[in-house]
Amino acid sequence: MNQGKPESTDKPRRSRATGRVTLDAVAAAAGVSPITVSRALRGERSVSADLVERVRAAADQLGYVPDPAARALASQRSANVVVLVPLLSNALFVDLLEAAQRTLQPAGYQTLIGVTHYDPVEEGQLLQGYLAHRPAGLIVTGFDRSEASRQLIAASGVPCVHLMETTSAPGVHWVGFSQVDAGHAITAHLVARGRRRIAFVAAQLDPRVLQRAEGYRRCLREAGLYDARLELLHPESSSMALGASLFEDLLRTRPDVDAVFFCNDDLAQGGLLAALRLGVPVPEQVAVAGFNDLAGSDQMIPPLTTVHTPRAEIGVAAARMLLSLMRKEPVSPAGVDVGYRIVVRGSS
Amino acid sequence: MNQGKPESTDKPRRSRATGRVTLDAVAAAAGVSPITVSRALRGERSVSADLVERVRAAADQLGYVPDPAARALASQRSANVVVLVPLLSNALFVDLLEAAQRTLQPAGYQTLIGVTHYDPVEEGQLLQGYLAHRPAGLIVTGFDRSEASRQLIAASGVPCVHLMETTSAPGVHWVGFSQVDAGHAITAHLVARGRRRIAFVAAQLDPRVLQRAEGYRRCLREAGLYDARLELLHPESSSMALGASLFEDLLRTRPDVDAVFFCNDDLAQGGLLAALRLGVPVPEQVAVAGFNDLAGSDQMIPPLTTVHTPRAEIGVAAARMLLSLMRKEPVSPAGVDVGYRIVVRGSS
DNA sequence: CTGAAAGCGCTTACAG
DNA sequence: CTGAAAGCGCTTACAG
Repeated sequence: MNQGKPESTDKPRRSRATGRVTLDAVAAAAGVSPITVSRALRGERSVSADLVERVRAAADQLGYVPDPAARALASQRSANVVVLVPLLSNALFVDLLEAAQRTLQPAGYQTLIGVTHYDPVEEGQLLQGYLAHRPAGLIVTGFDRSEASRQLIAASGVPCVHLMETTSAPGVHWVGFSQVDAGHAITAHLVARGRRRIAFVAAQLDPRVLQRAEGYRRCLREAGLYDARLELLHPESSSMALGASLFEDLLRTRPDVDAVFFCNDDLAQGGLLAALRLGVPVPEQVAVAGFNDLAGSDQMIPPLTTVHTPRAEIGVAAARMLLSLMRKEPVSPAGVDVGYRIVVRGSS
Repeated sequence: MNQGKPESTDKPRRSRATGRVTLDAVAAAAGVSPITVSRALRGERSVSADLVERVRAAADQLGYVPDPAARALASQRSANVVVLVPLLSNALFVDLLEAAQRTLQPAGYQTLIGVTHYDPVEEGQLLQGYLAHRPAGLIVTGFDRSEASRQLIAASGVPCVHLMETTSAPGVHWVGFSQVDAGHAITAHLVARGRRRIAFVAAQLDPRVLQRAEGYRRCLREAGLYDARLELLHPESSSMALGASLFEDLLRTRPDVDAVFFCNDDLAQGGLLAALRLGVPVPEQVAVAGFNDLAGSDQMIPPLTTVHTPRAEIGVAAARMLLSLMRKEPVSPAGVDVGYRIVVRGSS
């Protein structure tokens, strides 16, 4: 048929065909209009059941996969949820991400992970870049960000849930717990154990660490035990090696210390190992407590007393809240306090 | 002007205006055609320098951010690079990701992270979903995947770099090292230390772990020391707690063991702590070696002998190779063996 | 070096 | 319940 003779009546083709299976191809195969395919596949209910089935069959047979770019452009929406965390090298945030992803994926959303490295400027750049993609939702860590970032989020109109902390600000959606209270509670546990010279050793010094410090201070002031010289705040990022070296510093300069609250478990683990190397008996001479209940804390010698933070629960609850917001369902209350749990082990 | 009287000659507006600053707005502001703006902003060299400057100024002033969806739809390309890793809960993969991201970001690419959980089916679904987004490039972990996944990648035509292992297959791009050789080398180190009853303790049992096992076997067979009863392979995922319990099992059932090669440092760390609890002297009674040189291994008591795997280097080199491939530059050789390094510490 | 037209593959109004 | 037309915001050919 028609070999050798190009159809001379054809207009010049300016084809940019991509080889992709399109909605139109499915429509042709199913014998309906493209629009009906679109509606059937998206599950709009205004399509009759038998047509839906016919369309589904045609789509499956052709191996049709909708083009996300075309969809986003036409609808001004996407199925992406952006999650911004400070670091991936802290297991805390990985747990948060995995939990959120496990909840969002079955609902048809894809998670885009952004890492801010605790840098407000980097966070702002990430937000600007990601918001251009018209995400359906946004999950961010904490409330501490630049005014520019705050305005970007507000102006975008993208629903946003905040992780890890609490707030009483109206109209803000969050899932977390009071870092101040948790810091207070673990300190109170040490006081209740009869400790009097309780040090606070911290690194990273991000907003949540400083909130824990605040809880520590309040508790010791209430008990009449506060001594500013027992605070060791180090700006470097947290690690076992740093915990060990800070613990050694502490014992050298404040030999009368009888307890240490490390702001994070990796520091505390390093501290416990340093104690073991130095022959400092824990908890007899010095009690040790950490924060977050990370992997390995239960394996330490002695096992580490710490604050268990329910990050899986936070990730799931935040994702669920975001799903409601994205569906424009009413969300009440706007904040969920999931609490925390003091885990007493051998180190205190 | 013209108040109160709607212009009756107007066609009915079917506006779907989005409020977004568009290329056309920039063009109008700069007094050029949209196409020129497009070219100027993308750095095509066929635009005169002064026009480029004029366009840049207009774009900056209006706060223009290109629409990624429109761009992807029109160009059939995106600035996304998809990276597929098995887990985020293993610091190894986090290091890989961070390194790749640090290299790709300055080049203008955005990293989309997919987590396969070591499941070929899940990997296939992720690939199908992500390839619909027309990523500019793809980075995957290892070579072990379903035939369907392999074909999806090949059919997509998207440049792809493989992480962590080596291959001699032609046309395949990779950055890694020989897991077999590394497993052989650390075992040989233990043999050279005079050990004769060397156990291999593994979890997760992913392809790379099995390759390390292969290296272990080869080495011991060459030395005439191989004993299948000294292999402890556990399918569960790797953790310090599991390492501790496997170490205890091993000492109970094979009391004559004089060295243990753990397939991963988290297991080895757990093993070392178990030895400490049991009062088993390391390395006097039992030498211990790990794999990967994870955080904390240098803090153990005694510090852990292990294989340092250069994941930052792998992430950077893979990203650079991918950048070349995406620019259609020739890449030769197609594979880069970055090697590994035996780190001898106190545990052996 | 610059531009007018067409097209990427969808969905949104608007009609019937 | 179904469809023809228009549009989302860019870039790709094709011209000059």
